[in-house]
Amino acid sequence: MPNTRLDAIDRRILAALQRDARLSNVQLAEEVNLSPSPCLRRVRQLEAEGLIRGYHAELDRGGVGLGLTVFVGVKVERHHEAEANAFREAVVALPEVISAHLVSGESDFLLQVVVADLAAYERFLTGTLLRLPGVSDIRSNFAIQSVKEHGPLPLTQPEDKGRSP
Amino acid sequence: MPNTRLDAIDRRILAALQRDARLSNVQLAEEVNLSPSPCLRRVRQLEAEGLIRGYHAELDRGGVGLGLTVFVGVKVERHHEAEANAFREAVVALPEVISAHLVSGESDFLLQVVVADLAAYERFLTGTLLRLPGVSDIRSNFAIQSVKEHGPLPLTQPEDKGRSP
DNA sequence: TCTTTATTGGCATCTTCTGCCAATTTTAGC
DNA sequence: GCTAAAATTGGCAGAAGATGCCAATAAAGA
Repeated sequence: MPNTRLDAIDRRILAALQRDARLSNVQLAEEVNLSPSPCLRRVRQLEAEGLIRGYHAELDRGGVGLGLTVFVGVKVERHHEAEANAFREAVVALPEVISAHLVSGESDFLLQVVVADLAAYERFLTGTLLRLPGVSDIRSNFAIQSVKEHGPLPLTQPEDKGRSP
Repeated sequence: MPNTRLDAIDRRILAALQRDARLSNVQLAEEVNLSPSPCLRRVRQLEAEGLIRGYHAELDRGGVGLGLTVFVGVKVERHHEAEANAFREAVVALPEVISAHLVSGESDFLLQVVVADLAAYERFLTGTLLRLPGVSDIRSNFAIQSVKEHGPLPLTQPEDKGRSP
């Protein structure tokens, strides 16, 4: 039930939690100009509605030994719808794949793969990815530099509603 | 100073916070088999070391009116190093671009762009992206379906150290 | 304008956070 | 294997935050 349309306060709550998910409810309430009670109620509602899907720590990839990010374009043999489904399910289960989308264009799927180094990627590619059902072509694009990561979703202007004294 | 190597407990802390950044310290401590004090100290240290880069709420894109995700491959005119830098900086400032990487392969940069719909993308493309410095070629791949999103980074086995009774 | 409904703010209680210290465990050297 | 030094842990106490409830306020509708 995607009912409620968001008001300015909801948007500011979402923006704040997107920036820092560990804000205390008191801080958050202050930031959106509300007292703690209704603020918490709104957060709970946003969670219940599914607008907030979760809260996650962002880790330093290099720091946890995952120095190599690869964007992988995959073509699957169409014609067999079943195989595309099998591919999807297989991909979801692979821990090295942190995101996967069905896309238009050259490739059918675009995966973001995270591994320790080139050797690990080679193992992943030949040992896992190439063996998935229906895979017909793979194009690997290595991330050389990260220009922007984890950018916040651009919520439409959580503009402060002016208030006259 | 990227000094400390992570032990099993640190990895479990990271894994837990990656899954749910709003765990209370008490819950987290319980999950990693530690009392709250040392647990909190480890979290603080991981933050200070930069291993934890932040905590973010994951929002439902459709729910906040951002129904279209596009992966955009961009070629920039090499030769002019300065222009590549200008492009990088411009891209960081664009709210529609939630991630950007310098990559090997066909394109020079791979951007992930989030907008409301096709009309908004058209505006973004012609009004913004095509006008950036040094851009020579753009390839847009539209996300048709999200197979996997926000997958956790695969931390090396936070395996429970067996304990005999 | 008068109802009816939804939302807010404050309060009381319970839980959690967080700094400090002694006790325990781990590490290093011999 | 044993001792000394260093690091880590667990518990405690005061401070801060979370959360359910209710009356008051604001918004919507008739």
